[in-house]
Amino acid sequence: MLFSLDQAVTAADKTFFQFRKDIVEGEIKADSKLSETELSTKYAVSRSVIRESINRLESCHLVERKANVGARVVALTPEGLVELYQVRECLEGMAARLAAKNMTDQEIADLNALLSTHFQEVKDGDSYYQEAGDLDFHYRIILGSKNTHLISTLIDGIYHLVRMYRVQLGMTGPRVTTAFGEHKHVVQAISNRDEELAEILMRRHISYSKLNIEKKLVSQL
Amino acid sequence: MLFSLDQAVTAADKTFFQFRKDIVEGEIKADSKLSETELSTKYAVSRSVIRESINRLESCHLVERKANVGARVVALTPEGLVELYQVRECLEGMAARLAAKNMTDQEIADLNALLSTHFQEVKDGDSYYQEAGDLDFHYRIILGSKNTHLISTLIDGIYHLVRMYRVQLGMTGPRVTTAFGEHKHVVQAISNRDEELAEILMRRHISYSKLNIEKKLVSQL
DNA sequence: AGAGTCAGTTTTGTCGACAATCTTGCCTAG
DNA sequence: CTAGGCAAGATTGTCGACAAAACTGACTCT
Repeated sequence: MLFSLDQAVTAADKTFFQFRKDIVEGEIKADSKLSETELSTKYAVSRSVIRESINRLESCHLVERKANVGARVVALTPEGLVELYQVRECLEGMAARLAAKNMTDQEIADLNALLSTHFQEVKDGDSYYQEAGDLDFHYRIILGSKNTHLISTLIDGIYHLVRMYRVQLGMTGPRVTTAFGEHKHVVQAISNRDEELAEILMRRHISYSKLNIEKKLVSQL
Repeated sequence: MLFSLDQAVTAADKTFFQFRKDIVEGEIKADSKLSETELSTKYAVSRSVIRESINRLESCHLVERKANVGARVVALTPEGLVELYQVRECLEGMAARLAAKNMTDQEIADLNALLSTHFQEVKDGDSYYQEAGDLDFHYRIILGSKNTHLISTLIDGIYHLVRMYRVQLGMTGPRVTTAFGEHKHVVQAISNRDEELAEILMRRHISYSKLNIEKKLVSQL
């Protein structure tokens, strides 16, 4: 859905993308109710388009809908985070293993180049790394798995929710440097075509990441 | 979406369920184009309802849609099957592990009872087991994981596609007895709360199952 | 003859109106 | 005073019409 580039973009698509962004980044608050008419004026489209967007967001697990009652944005809870990261650890671990097997040499070279760029940014204290860099790293490995089901489940289904937790809890701090080291080791394993190690390291990386977010989340409640 | 029971059922829901059934069971052929107007007369609802159904089916990976062009039912291919089962093995393996941890004693007792029923059916040569029984077994373990993300990904997202491959390739034969034995061992591991073994046995069971379907599929091409 | 173009047809995308359902707050009965 | 029900208002569900885009096939020009 998202990772195919060559197709037309309808108004519904644009609304959906903006809508999703607004939810992920907290412009529309977590756990708030979504009024179709209200949203249709906000985004200047008809209710049909809004309804379609809400349906798509439901598929992403970003909103929950009840028939004849309405939809609301999901709430961010410790339980939800744990469940999400359990699935993520499993799937991205598999992605790393498949990437070690299926990425082309060129793609691996690009991945290493990306890592060098990030290294420079970390050294320069450019915190931009945290968001875009981390995302890009995971994206490339997910795509490198070459498994379309896996790709779609992660990118269309799980990733935006992960980002929602991260953005809304304001992830920053010393984790950046640690995470970079973990990325480096994963890429090394992939470069060596060591499938098993790539999976283990990726799972560990995500597990650490979970602990970090969990700490923030619990401290906020 | 599917596993919550207490909510109203709209016309769109009913259409979606029937529509999905028709695709999974081959009433609507794999890889065929879907005309919205045609379907709206077939199911006696407006195009809006059909469009919503198609969107939901796209989320299930049962149809693919291109903007301004239309939707078509997915094709059944060996590559698609392999990709699907890779993900399934990973996720259901995790489900078995979580089920060994999270199912209540009562739920485990029910699962054992279910197995006894199946044993009787297998012994009586009742081939009904193949579909409903196998499905029920996997459903209970998935639900037993108590992880809502995992449950929704598997049941709303993957399971119907698995069933589509199975139904349309006409799974029958001696595999039934073997599969029953595998089920028994998985349940034993869950009963013993042996998380690691439960995962391993479930993964192996699914892997065998894949080989069996793959054989059929390749022989048909 | 083949490639490109253009108009007609068909199909999808978007919209606003109407119908069905739920929610809210008042009123009445016990 | 509380519980239940009823009516008014608001929200969601469904529909058919219109707009926009893609496909089809005939026609022209090289």
